Amino acid sequence: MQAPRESAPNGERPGRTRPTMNDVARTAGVSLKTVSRVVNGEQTVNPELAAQVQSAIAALNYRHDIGASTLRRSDRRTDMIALLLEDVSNPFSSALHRVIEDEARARRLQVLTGSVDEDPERERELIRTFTMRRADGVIIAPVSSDHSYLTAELPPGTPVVFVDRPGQGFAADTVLATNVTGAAEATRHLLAHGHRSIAYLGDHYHISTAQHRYEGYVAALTEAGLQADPALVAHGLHTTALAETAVMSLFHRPAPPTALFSSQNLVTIGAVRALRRLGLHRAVALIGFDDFPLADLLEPAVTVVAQNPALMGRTAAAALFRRLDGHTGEPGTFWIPTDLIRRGSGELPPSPQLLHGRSDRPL
Amino acid sequence: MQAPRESAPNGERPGRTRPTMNDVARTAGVSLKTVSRVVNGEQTVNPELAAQVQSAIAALNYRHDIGASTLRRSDRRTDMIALLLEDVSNPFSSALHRVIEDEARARRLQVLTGSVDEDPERERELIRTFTMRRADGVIIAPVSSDHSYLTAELPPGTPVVFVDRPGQGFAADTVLATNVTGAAEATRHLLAHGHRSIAYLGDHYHISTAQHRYEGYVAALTEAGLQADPALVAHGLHTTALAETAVMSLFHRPAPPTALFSSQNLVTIGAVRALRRLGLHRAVALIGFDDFPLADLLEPAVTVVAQNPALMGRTAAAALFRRLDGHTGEPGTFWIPTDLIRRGSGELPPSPQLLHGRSDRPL
DNA sequence: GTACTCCCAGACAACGTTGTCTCGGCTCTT
DNA sequence: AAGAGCCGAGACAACGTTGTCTGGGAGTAC
Repeated sequence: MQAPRESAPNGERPGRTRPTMNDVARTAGVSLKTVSRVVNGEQTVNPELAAQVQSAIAALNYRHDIGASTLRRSDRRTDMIALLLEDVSNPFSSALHRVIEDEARARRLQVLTGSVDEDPERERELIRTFTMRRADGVIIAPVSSDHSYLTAELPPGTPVVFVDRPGQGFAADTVLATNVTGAAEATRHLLAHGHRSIAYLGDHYHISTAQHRYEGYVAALTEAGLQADPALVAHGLHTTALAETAVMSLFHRPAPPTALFSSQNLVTIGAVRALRRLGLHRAVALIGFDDFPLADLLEPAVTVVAQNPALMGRTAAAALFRRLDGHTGEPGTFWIPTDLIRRGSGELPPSPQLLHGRSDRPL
Repeated sequence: MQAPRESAPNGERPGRTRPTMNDVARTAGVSLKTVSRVVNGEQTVNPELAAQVQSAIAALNYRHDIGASTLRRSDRRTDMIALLLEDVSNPFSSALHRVIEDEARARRLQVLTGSVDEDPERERELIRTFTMRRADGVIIAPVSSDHSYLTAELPPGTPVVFVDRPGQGFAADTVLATNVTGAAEATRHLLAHGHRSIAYLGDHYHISTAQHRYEGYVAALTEAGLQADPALVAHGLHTTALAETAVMSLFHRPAPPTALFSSQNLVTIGAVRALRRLGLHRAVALIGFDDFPLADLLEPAVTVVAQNPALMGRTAAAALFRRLDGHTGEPGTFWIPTDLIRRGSGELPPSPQLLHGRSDRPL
């Protein structure tokens, strides 16, 4: 009474391959093209035929093949966008990722992500891969210092958006945090609390965000009639461990600072660790650039210059989508404001103990 | 109303569309098929011709079209794998993501990710999208309670790996943390420090990991001749805020617990916040399931049952790749051990203050 | 010198889909 | 009643690539 389930479910076809529009057309008794019209939601199909097609689709469990469709379409859209991030597992990157995923989903776009790890070579590799997969557009948190290669690498007209850091040598919409202003505000905040000896702890100087945050720091000091003391400035701290040792050594030399400004997440955390080890976490003021989870639960809670990754991501997505929709105006820069969140560590006054020149082992 | 805005600026072919193998063939003076052979690294091409092809590729800046290639190849591989995660921006998920990205990169596979957000409907949608894009295989951190739909949704033979939680109704390799054992170990640890009144704080009970961790908790209590007190058990805490209020109310009733076991990250953090607000963070012992960044910098530092997302990810990737390589053995389950990390909060003794029945407002 | 083998390169078709064109039938108009 | 206009549906080709097959030249053995 029942047909055997195992032997070649539908007639002639060898059952191994998945059904195509042709199979659907045959089952529904219509032409291939009519199936295509139904699948693409064209309104010019007789409802009765459309219903036949729909039930054939259901019966055969047909799935549209986006790859084949893309190949044939005249606009060649893949409905995939590429997203190059520093590292998908780092909180800032993954916050961006999530927001962009959500925006993309609303437009039925798939996001292709890749981690770049501060390696310009990897940035180029990923761009190449994504080009071979014909991504419709690209959002890049750049690490390379020269993006002129994009001109050759991307098909002309491919929308590009830089986020977090500016690209160089390639004109594109750019979404940036107000790094200079935010860093200056943090430094001014420390100055306002009486600090005159403020250390700067930063990532590699060649990273533009680090550079801009340093600029803000210097600018605020200059406003106050001070100069950046080279002994209190450390660049190149790209891991927690490096930051930690840098801070340790700051306090093992004469005239240690009374406050720290750190230009990045990992650095801030390294600074916290070091201050803990030194027993100075309630004595030395600290402001970090970029917020991080649990900053409010540390003791003292860490004052930060918070970025707004959600807004950055939404803005970047919007800029990309506008281009995908045909906008061809001049590329612009979108500044996303930062926000100084006072939590305690940035409001500590200068420690008398440190001010009175106890230069040797403070522990 | 308005005339077409742009009259196609390029009348002739070259310029707008990107070069194809045909263009390369013409430039190099060889056949299309020879270009294909060179691009695919086949060794049967005369080196001289191959060199001509290579320089034509360079001259035209040719990029292989992976989509077209996939369509034509007999194995139909897209070299893309799908990864369904709870939320790409959550630390556990993004740690998995990163590891799997790295493993995939080594095999030149692209990872397609999507966030599921505890929504079974979204899980199905994503599976459907990834199928339409012909992903070669799928790694799923499942939320749905019934995966029998995968049988119809995925082409037969598509490798699937479940990670973090088991799938149901679909046989596939599965990578799980030792949830029961880990939770039991944590509970035993609290018992060993003298606690007899240990609260359980968990996510929705329908989530299998939550369920297993609860089982472990109950099992350890039973071993010690105790019973889980329903008044000390809270399920359904899926946000930090919910966890926080649950803990607050625990301590605003008679006979509060002297220790807390929380079954998940966000819950642990909510518990920390609540204990802080109550001023009980040095009085009530706490162990959380799943490690989180900065747990060691809180005061007291938080004892956790650490999972090993890196190993889980690598194991899942390896299982998937083995199937992609043709392995067809019975699906297996891979258990990834957890690790109790003693940091302080889990080693606090029962607080005499709480033991002596100060049942009213403890603040 | 012939016959056989081997191997490289090209011709051709096909993957699953959509753009274009055509055709037949219907409606509308006078 | 007949021509114009419209519209829905099918035939066909093509997107960029690779699998298969064929042809011809070089190499080898007799």
